Amino acid sequence: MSTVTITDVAKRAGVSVATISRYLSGFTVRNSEEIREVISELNYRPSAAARNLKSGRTGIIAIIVPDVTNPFFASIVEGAESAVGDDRMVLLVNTGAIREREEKALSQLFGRVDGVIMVPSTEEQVAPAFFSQFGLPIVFVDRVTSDGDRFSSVLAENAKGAEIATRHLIDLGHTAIAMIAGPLSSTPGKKRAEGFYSAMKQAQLAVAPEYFIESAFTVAGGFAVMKQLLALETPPTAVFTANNLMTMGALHALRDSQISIPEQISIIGFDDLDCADLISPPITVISRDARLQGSQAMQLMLNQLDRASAMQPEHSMVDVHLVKRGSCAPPRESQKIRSTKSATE
Amino acid sequence: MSTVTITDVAKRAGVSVATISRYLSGFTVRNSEEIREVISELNYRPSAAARNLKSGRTGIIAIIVPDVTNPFFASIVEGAESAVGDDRMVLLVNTGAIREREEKALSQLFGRVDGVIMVPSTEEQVAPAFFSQFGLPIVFVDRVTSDGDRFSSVLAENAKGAEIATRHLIDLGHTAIAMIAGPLSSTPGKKRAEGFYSAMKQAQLAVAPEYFIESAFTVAGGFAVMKQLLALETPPTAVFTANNLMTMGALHALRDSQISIPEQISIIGFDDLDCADLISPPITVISRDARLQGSQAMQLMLNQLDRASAMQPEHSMVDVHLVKRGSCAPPRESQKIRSTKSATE
DNA sequence: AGGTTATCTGCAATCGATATCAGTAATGAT
DNA sequence: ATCATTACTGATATCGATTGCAGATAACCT
Repeated sequence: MSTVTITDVAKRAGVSVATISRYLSGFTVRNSEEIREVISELNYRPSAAARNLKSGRTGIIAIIVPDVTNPFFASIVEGAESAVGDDRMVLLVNTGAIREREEKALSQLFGRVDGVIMVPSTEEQVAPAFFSQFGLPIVFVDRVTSDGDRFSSVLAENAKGAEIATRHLIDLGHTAIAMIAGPLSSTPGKKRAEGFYSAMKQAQLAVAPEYFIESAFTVAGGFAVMKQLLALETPPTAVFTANNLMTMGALHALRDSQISIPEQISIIGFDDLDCADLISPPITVISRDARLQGSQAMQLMLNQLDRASAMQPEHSMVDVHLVKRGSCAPPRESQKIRSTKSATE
Repeated sequence: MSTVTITDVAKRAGVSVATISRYLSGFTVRNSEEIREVISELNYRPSAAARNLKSGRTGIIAIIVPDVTNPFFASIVEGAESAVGDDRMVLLVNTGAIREREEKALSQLFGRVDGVIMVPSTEEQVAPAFFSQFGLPIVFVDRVTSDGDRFSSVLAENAKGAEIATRHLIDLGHTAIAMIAGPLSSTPGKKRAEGFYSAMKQAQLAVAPEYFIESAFTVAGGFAVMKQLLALETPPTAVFTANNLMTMGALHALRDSQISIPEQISIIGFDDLDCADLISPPITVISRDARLQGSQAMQLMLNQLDRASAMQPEHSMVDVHLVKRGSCAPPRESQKIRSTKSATE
């Protein structure tokens, strides 16, 4: 039984509980040697609950993500974990991108944690008022809510990344470029779409409505949209996918339809795939350091916790860069899918 | 300010704290309507710390994994998360497979959580005595410690899986089969090696010492060992890799050395890769349901928590199965790597 | 009406550790 | 020897919610 309390230790050591408490807090006490022995003898461990109650702090920081099995979110978690320090711990909540679980988590978390690092599913997910009343420090990662300015955040250069990706395709000579976009209700979904349109506009290229399709940030979403694009009368010669899962889905669709990359279609994705260079051809992507994003978020959190309580929110950005591999090539007449199709028909 | 206590609510509602407490616990109280209003008006939330102190329960279950960015562990976490229920939460601790962090986590966890689900890095990692004294329910996943029988566990059919994999290669006609093994100090590392040897013995095939190489369960480990195998005078015609990360590493090595699969070498891995069928050729693997493993672990934990305190440990196994894809083929004379090598020399 | 339940209420002790405060012993200064 | 200072120590209130106990009110029965 591990119901040993500080009182038991005090009794056994023949001193008062106050002395034991002081010993535990690092003060010099007279018979510290004996106390140490009694503690290990009884296998005493201070009750975290009691400490929490007195101090008002729990030493736990929560991180809320939509889906840990997405390598990208796993990296954020890992990054946050790595920066948390010695005297705090990380509590993970996986919401499955379900709104009600997100809200429930938040309310259950209150009082159990000192702060919350959150990767919201969508911008409207949780009522903004909720956050204002929350009373605990919050740091947003990768996405913000509507009144996001009032809280610290660590975002990625989403628009810039999408621009770079799109320009890369344009520079190769593509004009029939499609985007498999993520939900425009989420920060990265919106920003990446903006970057895409911006690059197209700069190149004075029009975006046909059927070349911009919004879907969920999932493998299934990417698969469905790519199938849809391939079914068009004139499919695009190049596709930009809005996140890693969608890229996977799109690749599955291409394999399924036996379209060869990059001969028949070029593809570039946002966010790296951990197997990107094992695929034939290796997939060209826009990459960024998700782990860094996580650790920066934790750093911002620790700043808020350790510095003065009333602090200006800080905003941080992580950079993105193009990783050229083998999935993008210039378009050629012979690679137009339509001609291929009519040839086989 | 969210320092609203039950006393504040009581004062404002004109009743005693006991009444508020009873209202919160679902008892019928006279003016429940007014209390409800006061609570939402003051935005009162009961202090978790105080509740923990009284009840001795925290409503938090910890899960300790070596590395969340490994999709396999991420799935376990996700599975556990999905089974935790409405009135408990999951606290994640990522140890990076570092022994001291593992022990520290365990001791810090005491008092903050009601139970621990653990995926130990190695069998010797944490002193067995430590667990016995721990005083909290523990469920081991995928690995056990030396005196593991005393605690509940959810293992996979490791030996069986390895046997199936090896037999698959043997059935195709391979005799020069190598294993890229994981640490024999870990349960899966050991069991999978046993399965490999068992299948080879049944087929009356000898295992040359240079065809069985132990390494870390990492991409780098798989890469290094595969390189080592390729450098042999007579490289194997087929290789069995002990986990997903090693498979990735081995594939990198093969690509790097421009060895074609399965023409020059067959490869089969333990644990699926999420991109296994995007790689050319798709990789044949032994697969199992990691998510299920996680949810079963949680179920065992909940059993221990909700049923009588003194309970027999339960042991559960998840099955494995062969997923045939394209990375294994019969050996042919022309595919011996040695001949290829000498031909190019 | 008087007595008996049934139902609700408030008081106060409690969970385990911390921190304030006053008190004691030892040391030093004069 | 007296007083001031230092260095610990113990008793106790406290954090915020829960709960056993006794008291109060209302409802019910004969």
